Amino acid sequence: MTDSNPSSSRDAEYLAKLQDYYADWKSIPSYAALCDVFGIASKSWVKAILDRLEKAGYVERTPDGMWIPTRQFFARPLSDVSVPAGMPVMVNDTQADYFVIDDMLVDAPSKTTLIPVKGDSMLGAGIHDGDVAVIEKRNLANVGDIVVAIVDGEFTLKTLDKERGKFILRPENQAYPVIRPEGTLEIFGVLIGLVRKYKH
Amino acid sequence: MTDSNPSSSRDAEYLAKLQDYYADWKSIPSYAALCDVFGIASKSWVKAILDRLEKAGYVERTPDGMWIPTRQFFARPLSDVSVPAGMPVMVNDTQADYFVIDDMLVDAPSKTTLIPVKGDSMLGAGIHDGDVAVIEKRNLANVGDIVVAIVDGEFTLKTLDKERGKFILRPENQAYPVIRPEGTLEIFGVLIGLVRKYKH
DNA sequence: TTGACATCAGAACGTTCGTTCTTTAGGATG
DNA sequence: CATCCTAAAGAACGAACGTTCTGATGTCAA
Repeated sequence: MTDSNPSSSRDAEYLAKLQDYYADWKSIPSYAALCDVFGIASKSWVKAILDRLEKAGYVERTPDGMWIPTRQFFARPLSDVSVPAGMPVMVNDTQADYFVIDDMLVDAPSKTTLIPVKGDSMLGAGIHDGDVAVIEKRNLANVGDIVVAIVDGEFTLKTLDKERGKFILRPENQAYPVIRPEGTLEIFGVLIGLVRKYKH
Repeated sequence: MTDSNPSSSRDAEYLAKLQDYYADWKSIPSYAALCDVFGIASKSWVKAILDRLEKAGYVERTPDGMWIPTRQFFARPLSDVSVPAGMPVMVNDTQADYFVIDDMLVDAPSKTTLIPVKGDSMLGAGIHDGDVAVIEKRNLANVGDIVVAIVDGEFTLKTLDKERGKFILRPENQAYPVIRPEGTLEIFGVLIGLVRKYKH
């Protein structure tokens, strides 16, 4: 077999069935259950198929040996996109499954929270009023990070900076003053993502 | 406690650990492996926890008995405490709502695609190089919409405008020229959302 | 002080799982 | 017409798995 062949011969069919099953159940079941899914009767052949799909990059395994889909598993053929030839940026790995955006932005779900942005003091960083900030909660940050800090018991989103050995909070808009906290600066979390919704 | 209580006492902790594990591996492993994840030593107690999380609506089971996450599993808190960028606002008691980012941004999954933004021609609209544009595919748009248009076989993201009865594409950056297409203007889709990821 | 309850640990057990090996059927090749 | 290759079937086996029971704590209220 040609090693890097994405899906030779009948495997494409099995991949499609697996994708459909996954869309329903968000998991890859046991070999025995996959026999039903694939419409075959032999576990060993199911394993052979999965091994080939792994080689082709559609699935992989956890350390526990459980099968999980890769990013490529969710990639859609762009045949349904009617576009002329010669596009600069490919639309290749777009529109994965239903949870990709969350996936993309969130590393540690339990520490992540969403906070709507009010005001325009971070306009220079492309953060607008009404945007939603994706915040990872932790109390340490580096200079240059955009952080949610607690100043006088109030939340505020600013760039963390250092001035003469002391931490300061810098807005990205000249109309606003730099905040120089007295005493300690309490950091609620760090900006790890931004989401904006356009209304129509 | 009260049966419909989303996560009583310590179960919230276990849910958090499970969410973090799932973010890494996209699967819920066996009870034995979950012992490590939860930091406990008893499979039976793991099962008890999962049973409670099922009752609370965070996980469910396939017909094969495999645990899978529900929609609620992916939801994250959206604070109603807006982060002020400008005048700080007091932190009242934070009654958090729950949100899935994809749900928020995507109305029609089959018509929606994600396209990375290249260049800074839309900087004035707060759209930076490297941002990901959420595009709803359709070939009609209104004046004022930000659209992905196909000009000379290339994708380009610009504001749709009208000038002397003809459609034009306006960049949001004075360093770039207005595009005045000859003949028809082909629209690929309309910008309905924007996603940005900050690297650390 | 007692008992209820929540939180876990540990063992026992039958079932299922993944893996490997052997065998079979049919089409292609030569 | 022999033989290779692909596409499976099927059996065999130890390890892993889910489930259920029984106990051991610790906490709190009565």
